Amino acid sequence: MATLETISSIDTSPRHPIRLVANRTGLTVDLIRAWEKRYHVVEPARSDTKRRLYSDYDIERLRLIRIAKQNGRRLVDVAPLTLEALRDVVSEDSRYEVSQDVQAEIYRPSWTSPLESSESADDIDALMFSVQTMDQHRFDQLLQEGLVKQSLPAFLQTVIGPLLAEIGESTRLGKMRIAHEHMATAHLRTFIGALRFRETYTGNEPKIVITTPTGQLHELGALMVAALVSVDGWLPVYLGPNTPADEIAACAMQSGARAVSLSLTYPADDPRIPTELTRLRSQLESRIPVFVGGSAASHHHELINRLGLLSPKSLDALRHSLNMLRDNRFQGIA
Amino acid sequence: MATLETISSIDTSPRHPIRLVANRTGLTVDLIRAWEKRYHVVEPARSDTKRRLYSDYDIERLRLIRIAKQNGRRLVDVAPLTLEALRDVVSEDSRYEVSQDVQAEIYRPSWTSPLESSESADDIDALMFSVQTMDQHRFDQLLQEGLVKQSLPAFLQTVIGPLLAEIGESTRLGKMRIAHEHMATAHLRTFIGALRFRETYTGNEPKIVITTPTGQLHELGALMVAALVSVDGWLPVYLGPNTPADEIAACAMQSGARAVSLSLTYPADDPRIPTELTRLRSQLESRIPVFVGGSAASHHHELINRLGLLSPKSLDALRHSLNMLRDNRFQGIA
DNA sequence: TTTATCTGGACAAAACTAGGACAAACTTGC
DNA sequence: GCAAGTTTGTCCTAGTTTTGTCCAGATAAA
Repeated sequence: MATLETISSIDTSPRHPIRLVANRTGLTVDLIRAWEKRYHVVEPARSDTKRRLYSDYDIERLRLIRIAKQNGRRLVDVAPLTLEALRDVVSEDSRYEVSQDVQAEIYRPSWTSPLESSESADDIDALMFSVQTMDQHRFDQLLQEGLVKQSLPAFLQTVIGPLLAEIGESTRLGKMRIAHEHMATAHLRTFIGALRFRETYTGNEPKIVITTPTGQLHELGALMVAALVSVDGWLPVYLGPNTPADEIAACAMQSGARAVSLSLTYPADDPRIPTELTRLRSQLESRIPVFVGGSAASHHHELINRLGLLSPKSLDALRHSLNMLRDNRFQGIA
Repeated sequence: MATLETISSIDTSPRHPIRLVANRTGLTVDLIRAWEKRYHVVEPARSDTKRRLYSDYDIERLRLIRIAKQNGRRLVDVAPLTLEALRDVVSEDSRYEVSQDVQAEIYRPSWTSPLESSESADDIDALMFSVQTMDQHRFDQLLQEGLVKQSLPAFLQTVIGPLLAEIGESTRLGKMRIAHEHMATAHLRTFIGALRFRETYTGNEPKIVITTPTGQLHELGALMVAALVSVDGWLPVYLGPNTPADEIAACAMQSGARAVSLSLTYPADDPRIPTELTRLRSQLESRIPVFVGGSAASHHHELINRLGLLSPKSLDALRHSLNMLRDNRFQGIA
């Protein structure tokens, strides 16, 4: 029954030395060996001179085990799991790891920045510094490292979200030049855009149209949603920013999408928003839910309710609703 | 069209003494010899008196092997790889990328000649079709395949450029929905944005600020330039679209850029363009050339000449000028 | 003549391996 | 709540492999 294995087509040929594995996973060389000694977490092949040689498969397992550990799992429990089982464990944890602190959270712009663990705060400081010094290389490096340290959803919520908020704030207060903001935004656009291609698609994922309505030029929130939902087995049909309602509806129709997600950030009170949202809702089959998020969504609370649109409180809530919808257990918003 | 060929190829003629190779790669002379002795990392040609003579190709390989080593690779593993394979390895490592596609069979050196125009036309048709059917997967696949078939500069000029033009035209004529255009643009934004990370950086590349001025919201042209110049050993400081002149100047200053490149597309006759260009030129040190390209550049011919800006006729001409500038042989536009 | 490069070999630093020790953090049992 | 046990990250030693540097004597170039 090799079919199941084939789905995760990760290379199992042994070729990477231990140092490279340490670099990629963020673990120390000592630790990788210790794990092998104690729990046979990975049993790498050996070169003719007994050097360990790891495969891509091994690396991915180690990376996931690291994340699982960070989420509080014990090594004994996760060590024997296959890659697929590990993915499940990590993906499940990622739904709770962030939301724990959400209760302690008072009003924050809708899906921007929930958790602020000290470690993430350090990461964000480092990122901000690299922006201010225009050190693009460091910026990318930090983003990659951050992604290694946690699961994608957690990373988006603890690092990218707060980072965006802080960049916006700093620029508004004049602590940072517009040029810095532009550079960071352009980089993040590329980085987040590439995230969803990390996932593997089978071709029968339900589709979701993701965009921002006319007048809303900031696309990073929408792009984050695209990356996020691809983790949960959706295929995002991403349209970029500033899409007219008619087009959104037509696209949803043509692609056979099961849902639509819009992001509202700036300007918060654009007069076109009510028109566009109304238009969209009326042109779209009623069985297709429309999610509205972003920091400016709260400005249109009334309207959203009246039209029967859905406005999840957080990225987590959105994921939850979409999971329900995907599994045909959707009743309305959580 | 052989012009493109000449610029993008890597010279394999042996001519550089070992000292120069050491300087360019950052390796010591002894080390280069030791590598040759032990692993035949490079087997340079010899002069009639047995002096080693290295080609540009050799130098590039050594440079990449040095980086691969830094990433934790063992010399035994990387020594026998071709330049292309090395590029893949290095770019994979530096991005911690999980390689999804195993198409390593079809090696093509990056200086392969561009495709016959008929073949590119077929590619573009296929791409257009995938856009119209909203088949994102196929779209990405075709882009990826197109890139394998030719060098990056050739790909940008024979596929991406014409594709953008055709998408714009089709939308304008109503043959295609705005939603289709949006989807394609969003995808291309991610795709082209990621291209420049295929290149590897040593940290001493000259920098070039790339953006579009205030009012110019289309960024794909600028992004293509960023990907293009990174091939030739420049480090693009990419600021995204719509950057005020003051900010461009400040950014060039802070980053110590050697050049600035602007892209003008739409609207072609925006009244802010003259103001912005004038402002930029006056705030920027005169030793920093400003290149202006894009389909709308010709509308401002007068102005560009008056301000002493440079407007290369093609992407090739831009590359040529930048190569000159990089090697301190710059006299003006070709 | 002086400087740069060549070959071949020697040597030392760095990295890896195996096995074990140790302390901090966490569990379990009382 | 405390003591005893377990888990886990880090460090140490000693032996091996890999890798970087240096040297000596010879030859070529400046």
